[in-house]
Amino acid sequence: MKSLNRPTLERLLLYYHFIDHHLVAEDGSTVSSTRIAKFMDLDDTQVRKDLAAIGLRGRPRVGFVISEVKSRIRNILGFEEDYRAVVVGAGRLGGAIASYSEFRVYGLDIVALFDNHPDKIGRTIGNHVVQPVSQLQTIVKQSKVRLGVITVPAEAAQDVAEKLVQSGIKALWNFSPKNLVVPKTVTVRDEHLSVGLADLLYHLKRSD
Amino acid sequence: MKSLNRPTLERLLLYYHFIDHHLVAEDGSTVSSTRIAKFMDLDDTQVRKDLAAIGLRGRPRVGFVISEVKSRIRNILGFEEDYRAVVVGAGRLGGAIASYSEFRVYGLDIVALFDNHPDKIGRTIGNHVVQPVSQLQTIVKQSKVRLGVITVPAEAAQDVAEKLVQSGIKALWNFSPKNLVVPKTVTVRDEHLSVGLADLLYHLKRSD
DNA sequence: TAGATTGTTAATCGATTAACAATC
DNA sequence: TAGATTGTTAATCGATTAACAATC
Repeated sequence: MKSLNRPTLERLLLYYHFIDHHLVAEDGSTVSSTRIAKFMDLDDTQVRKDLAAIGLRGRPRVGFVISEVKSRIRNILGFEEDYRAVVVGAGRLGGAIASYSEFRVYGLDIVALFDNHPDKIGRTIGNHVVQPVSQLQTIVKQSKVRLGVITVPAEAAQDVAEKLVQSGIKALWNFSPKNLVVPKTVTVRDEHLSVGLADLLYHLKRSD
Repeated sequence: MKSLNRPTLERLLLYYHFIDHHLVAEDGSTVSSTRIAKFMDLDDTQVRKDLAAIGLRGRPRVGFVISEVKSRIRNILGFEEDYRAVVVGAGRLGGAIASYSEFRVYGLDIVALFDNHPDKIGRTIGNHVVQPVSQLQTIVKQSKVRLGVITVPAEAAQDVAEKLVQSGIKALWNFSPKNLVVPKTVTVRDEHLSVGLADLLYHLKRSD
């Protein structure tokens, strides 16, 4: 199976959400590619191609077994593994992410929340006691943390990224509006909210 | 000028960020498409095409005037207009967005923050006093609010969306993991953090 | 001038859609 | 059986890249 590009990955997740929210997976019940496609406003061939790409086979006149589709997508996207993560930056956004229980569904296990501000250290947010950044490296190594979530202000982001990389972290989820410089072996996902906002404003400007 | 698709829009914003963070716009100084492309890891023709698409002309041997590029992108993306917005849902995420001053740069003016929980109403978050959702329609109409940001839990999202649409709002920025059903005249941008997370986990799973 | 960089046309590439025989 | 739905091949479409003459 060749590696999936981002659009395919995105679509797979959206299929999963559709199935999870709108369909019942019991008793070998099925769903057709046409139905998924219609809900998603996609071509049905697209859906079949995506499902074929992750090794799923449907049956003519019947469609795809819902439970198989669900578990295969979970498996491909890696939801069944356990991913330990730390959140650095205990502001509102960091707090929101650290206490967002929905992410558990995807296998995310946030083991610690860090900040450097004396007012924040020791406070409890969600289930986490905020710890000083000086503890970061120890905890990351100890708990074999693989993912670092960066929710500090832009000016602190690069420094935090370097600390995380030095501790052996392999992936960064970056919420700061800053381009991080890291070794090629580290995967970075930039979550620039401004992209979404710009998109919205562009359409708004033209919709009047 | 034909309307720009999302990738073009995204790239324009990233060019803007690059220029804004790394270059000086004074004295008619210039930047070449090659330089932008290199930083972005793109083809230089791509950059020239994007800039041409928004009416910018460069000069051979010289490049593009930085200040022109900046102001033209701001103009195209609509950053120079004023977009009044309300945030519904005063949890950690809603609070983060309502108090995130960076968005002002894009022309976003958050005029009110709503919640329905008695504990939250009346509290101050950022510069906003949390108001009850019952006030929503009045304030939206009064202040000619055009954008609604939804940061309530999934089960409340559709209801909030409907209230916003009824008040005359034209665009929704949806942070809840819920598919909103709204009239076609309303632009919806879904900010599903799970897409970013899934992408990251997919790569993490395969990087060991 | 020489050469860096543009703007544009043509070629390539990949992703999406259409067509349709196979199947249950 | 008839017909809905699949899987796959071929056609289309659009976006990206290459090539290169024009230009300052």
